[in-house]
Amino acid sequence: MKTKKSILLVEDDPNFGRILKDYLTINNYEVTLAVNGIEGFEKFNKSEFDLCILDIMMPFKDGLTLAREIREINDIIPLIFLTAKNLKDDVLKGYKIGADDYLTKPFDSEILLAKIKSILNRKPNVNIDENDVFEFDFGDFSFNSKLRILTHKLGETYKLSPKENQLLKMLVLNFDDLLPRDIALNKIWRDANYFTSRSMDVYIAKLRKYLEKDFTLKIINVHGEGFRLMKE
Amino acid sequence: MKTKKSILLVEDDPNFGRILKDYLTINNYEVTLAVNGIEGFEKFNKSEFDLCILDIMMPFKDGLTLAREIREINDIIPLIFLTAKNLKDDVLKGYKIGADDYLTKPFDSEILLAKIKSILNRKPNVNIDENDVFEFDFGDFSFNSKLRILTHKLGETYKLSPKENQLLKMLVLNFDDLLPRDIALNKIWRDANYFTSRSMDVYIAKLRKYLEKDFTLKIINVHGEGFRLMKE
DNA sequence: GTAATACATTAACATTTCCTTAAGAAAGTT
DNA sequence: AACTTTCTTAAGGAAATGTTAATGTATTAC
Repeated sequence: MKTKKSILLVEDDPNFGRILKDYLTINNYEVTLAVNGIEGFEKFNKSEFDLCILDIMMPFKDGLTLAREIREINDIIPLIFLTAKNLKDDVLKGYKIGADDYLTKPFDSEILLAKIKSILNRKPNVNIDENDVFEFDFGDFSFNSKLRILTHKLGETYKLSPKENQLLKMLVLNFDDLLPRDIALNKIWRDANYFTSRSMDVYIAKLRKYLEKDFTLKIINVHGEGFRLMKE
Repeated sequence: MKTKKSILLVEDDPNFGRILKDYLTINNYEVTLAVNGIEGFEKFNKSEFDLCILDIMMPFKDGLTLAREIREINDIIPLIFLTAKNLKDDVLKGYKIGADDYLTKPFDSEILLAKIKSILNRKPNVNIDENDVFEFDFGDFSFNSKLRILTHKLGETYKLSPKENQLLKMLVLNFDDLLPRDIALNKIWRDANYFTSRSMDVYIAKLRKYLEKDFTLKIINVHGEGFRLMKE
């Protein structure tokens, strides 16, 4: 469960791309911009999105090809196509791949926004595998990542912040195993750099503080690699 | 093998309506044609459909009004609007009511067909008829969402306003679990933005005031996610 | 036709939660 | 020793929420 819905926008025209990105950002979406199909596919694989907006006409790899690749991996994420001209063929191909909608440029931004809302609202929680599991037991704790609460068997219940929650969830899913820094950073912070890394350290410290109620649990650092949640 | 998908087509132009009906019939849909909003609503109530295609400009009762009435009864059936002109306002209103898509006349029939397929293939509609249930007991309260009354065992009976009522119902249906803000906003307010969100907060405050007669009941906020009605 | 009522939205201000950044210490690596 | 990475606490600001009051608007009562 995330606060903002995230959108992958793949658009080769840098001016138009930026304007559209800004417009969607103002309207409370988290937008990742890619300038061609290749970059689009890389970014798609790097983190998780709720919706993709793909320009069809693009150099190197066009939007339809990209859509096919995305559909091979994920057959539920909604796709919206942008077509420069009213190319009926492209539109029909798009639907065949499994598009949810298309818009012909130039289009009205308010209508795009309405479409996005309509599409995202109709599928409230499609990401089944992720939202299915949210109850974990480890050590003396039980952890509900949906309600964002961490309960100690004897004592208190802690309310976790979104970041604490996501990080703990990833640690628990990799219990006793290494959680690579980059992986966590790209998934939770959507970027891996010096600052996000420092921020992650802060959150590791916070989690350690919660977990210290059970002496046997430890979050150990693997220098240069990541963290590992383990018992004993 | 499943039966044919059925479509309710509401279109006042008899020529166009017949042509479109025939075209869809050829393409293996079962089509019911209504010539205005009033007849459309009657037919909608008479049998079950998988999809509605509504012309907006119609005498007696226009498509938007009809859509609102349909949405009151059934908030999952997909709606497609037909607009004679490119009336942006109508399109936006349509989306606000909960349209799935729109087409501006004249439109390409193949594209309409592609849209219909796209919408119907999306997901099997699980029609949970939660309208059957309207009596709830929780804590020291009994709550009738049909009569919009909330009764405390010992003391008073409160009359709830429509919004209070809907919100409390959603909280109760998700008792002890998270009611995501977005879900509630999109269902009750039909839009999720800053203002509707603030409005929802006001209603949460009102409900808390009612519920405080039972100390053990709480509406907890999950920051950035939503609310949770819980006991103890 | 005007007043009263009910309801919803918006405003205003207080409070809480959250995240990032900074900064200095500690630990690990070469 | 020099350098990099990690640990931890704290401060500051942005965003979300809590709450009450004011405003707007439609319906009902008289």
